[in-house]
Amino acid sequence: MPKDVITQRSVDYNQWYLDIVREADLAEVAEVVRGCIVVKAHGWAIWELMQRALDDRIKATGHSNVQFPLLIPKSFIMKEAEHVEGFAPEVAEVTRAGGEELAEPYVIRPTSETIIGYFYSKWIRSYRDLPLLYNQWANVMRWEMRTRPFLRTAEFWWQEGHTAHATEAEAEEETLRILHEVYADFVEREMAVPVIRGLKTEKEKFPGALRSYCIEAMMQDGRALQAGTSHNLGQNFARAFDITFTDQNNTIQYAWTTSWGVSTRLIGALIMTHSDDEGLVLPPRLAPIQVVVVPIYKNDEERSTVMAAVARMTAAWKGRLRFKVDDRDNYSPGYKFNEWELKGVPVRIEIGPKDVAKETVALARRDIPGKAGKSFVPQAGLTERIEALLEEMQTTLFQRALAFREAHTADVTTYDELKEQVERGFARAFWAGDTTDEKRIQEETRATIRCIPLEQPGTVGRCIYTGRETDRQVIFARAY
RNA sequence: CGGGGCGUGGCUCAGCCUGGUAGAGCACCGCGUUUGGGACGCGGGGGUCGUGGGUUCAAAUCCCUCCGCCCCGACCA
Repeated sequence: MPKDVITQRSVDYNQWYLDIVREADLAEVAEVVRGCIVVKAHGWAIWELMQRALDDRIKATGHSNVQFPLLIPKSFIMKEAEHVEGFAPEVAEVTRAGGEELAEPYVIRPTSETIIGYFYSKWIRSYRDLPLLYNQWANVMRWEMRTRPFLRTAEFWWQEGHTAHATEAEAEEETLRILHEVYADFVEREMAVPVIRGLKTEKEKFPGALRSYCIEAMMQDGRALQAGTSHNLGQNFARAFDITFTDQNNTIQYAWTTSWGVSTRLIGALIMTHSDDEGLVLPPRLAPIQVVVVPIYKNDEERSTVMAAVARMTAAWKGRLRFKVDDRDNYSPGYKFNEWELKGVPVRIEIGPKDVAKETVALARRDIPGKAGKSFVPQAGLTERIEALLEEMQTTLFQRALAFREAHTADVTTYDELKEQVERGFARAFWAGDTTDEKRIQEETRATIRCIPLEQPGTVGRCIYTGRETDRQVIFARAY
């Protein structure tokens, strides 16, 4: 039995999450910098794989990467009314530099719409300059009151896309393209996390946006996690930063802008969707190590026999699988099994003298923990077998998460049912209320409207709160 | 930011109530035996007790400040 290093999910879900982050060596709270974390090697390796898959999609949809300054003049943040209200309380300021008080303080970017808006106004003159399709990979800082590794940290890493368009329709098209082709596609195919695509309500939208779209995922405790957002900013930021262009009719127009982002919070989503009481579980596509080999031997003679077999076996893997041979002498095989399970390596190959003699290996799959997921298979055809298994695991993890979400989602028709359902998962309900109603529900149930799903039933029902007839359904849930 | 809990070797914690100069297990280092689900024996190193101040002959222990962490709220990617 593994040592008791991870709190069981059923005992304390939040403690379980923190235990996974620690034991899988993903990150550590940076106790000398409030609310910040150190992303450790294994955690960052996962993020790099995420970045690559996202960046490919961002480029494939026509965007280029750029890099803007970390610091933003404080006055910039103050220019868009809703934006100020939304972000002013949580920005960190730089007031001194070079040993002197600054004439105007800078803020450390909480997001970059404002400074990017300033430059876009310089760069855009004509409709021929549009669309402008840029993205940046950056760290940002928001002085959050309560932090949790990956889910909410003062400093976090993300990508933020910022585009400008000639028409409202083009901006809307861009906002939705990102939602579907970049975010939902990435999260479902690479992370194996099913999402609900939807529109945010007025209460929940991005400060300064016309409309915010999002993808929402369900964690294993039934709570919702916003996994990505894509905003149609309308002409709000264009007006604040004077982003104008001359159109075909020689008329000056404000541009239509968008912004969209996903962050290292996705690592938290990954953990809370797939992992179990034995440790981290990673979808094969995002596993820094997909296969680990644990050689087993009792003496030097056995060692050389086994290691020779390992070398023959892994020669075929180069360029096909991300693998590691754990040949450390100072740990027992049992120790290694547990360590790689904690770190979420999808496939483990064990090979000892008996296997060499029989031309077999022991193969263990992480999505089925313990002995149940272990089998003895021939060395012949092993590479293909592993590749097929990784594909299968990727699908299994997605299907499992989808089944979980479906089992924890229910249509509710009364307010009492809603209260009960948000304790265990998503509540789907007809909705015709306003922001005031929404706030009241949040106070009473701690649940919020996560989104208005893009996919609607096309039927009519009575609003869960106001009783008015409506054709609009929403998802209520408690959120991270 | 409001309410609650807590900071003692790397980690988990005991000691604090009732002041008298710091311990355990795990981890680490050395040697030997081990190795198919977290091995064992012997020996060894490591802590100005979160920070700053106060009370006292004497503070891990009592009082105050600040910092940080965890839980529950409000806010949020």
